[in-house]
Amino acid sequence: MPELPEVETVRIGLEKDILNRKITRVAINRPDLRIPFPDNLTEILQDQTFTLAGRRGKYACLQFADQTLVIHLGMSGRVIILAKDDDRSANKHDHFEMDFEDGKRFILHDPRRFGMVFLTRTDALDQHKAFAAMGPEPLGNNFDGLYLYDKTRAKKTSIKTALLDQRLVAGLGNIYVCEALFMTGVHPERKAYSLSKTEAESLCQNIKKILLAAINAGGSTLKDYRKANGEMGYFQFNFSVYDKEGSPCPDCTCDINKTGGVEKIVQSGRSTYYCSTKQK
DNA sequence: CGGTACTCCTGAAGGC
DNA sequence: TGCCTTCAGGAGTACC
Repeated sequence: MPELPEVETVRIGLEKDILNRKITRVAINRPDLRIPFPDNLTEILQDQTFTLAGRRGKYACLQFADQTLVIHLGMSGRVIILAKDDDRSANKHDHFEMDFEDGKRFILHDPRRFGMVFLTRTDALDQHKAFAAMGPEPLGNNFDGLYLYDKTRAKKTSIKTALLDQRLVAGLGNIYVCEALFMTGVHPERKAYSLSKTEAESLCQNIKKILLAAINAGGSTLKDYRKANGEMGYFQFNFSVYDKEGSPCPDCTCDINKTGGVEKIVQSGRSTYYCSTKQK
């Protein structure tokens, strides 16, 4: 579920709802997700206060004292914030909870348990193995057409697979890679090194555009997320090709009666959706 | 080193 | 209805 826009929306929600309030209770309901919860996490967090909510790639980073609590949502992770008087019956996939002094409750809910939670000293965050080799933020100034062009010169893998590699650029997942390639008119099976300078520039701009649009869509959902059972991570974002096999693709000249609409293939074990008329 | 296949886990959806 | 198979938005590891 969560790619960069989803995690960014979660970050914004955490910033608004749990910063600068003392943690009054912590519950760890099972020993591990993808990896074990940190030793003594309950004791470490008790009575602490988060002072900054950051994000790096698909990781949300909550600073307290001289440490950072890092949360990755995996495929099925969700953050739920309950208001003081919200009710929620016990759920077997609520693995990690924190209560705050104003009565709010943070819940990490993750049925597939591909998510992870770890701690690191804040001043050593960038050296942590999750981040040490991570590529630039796609919305930052270090990610531009020239960077993408340079980095793909020696890549023999497909452009689709290359963009999913977090070492090339951080935070992109299957959905937004499919959408960005469609928007740019680049076929997902093209070798990464075959991108022209112009295509790299265009692809880079479209990645930024689509991520910002998705964050904005998440943001508008966020405004009333409390009504929706307090869950963050749902997005009303209109995909052009993702999960649209057989549908007509928007703003395309192709004739669906001839092409059969959006096509689906598998690359590196992941589904890719595209239009072979628009994407060359 | 680069690239691919496999793996963790549960739940939803579709076929029969 | 129910049983079975397939697939899912991630990413670390093993192996060529």
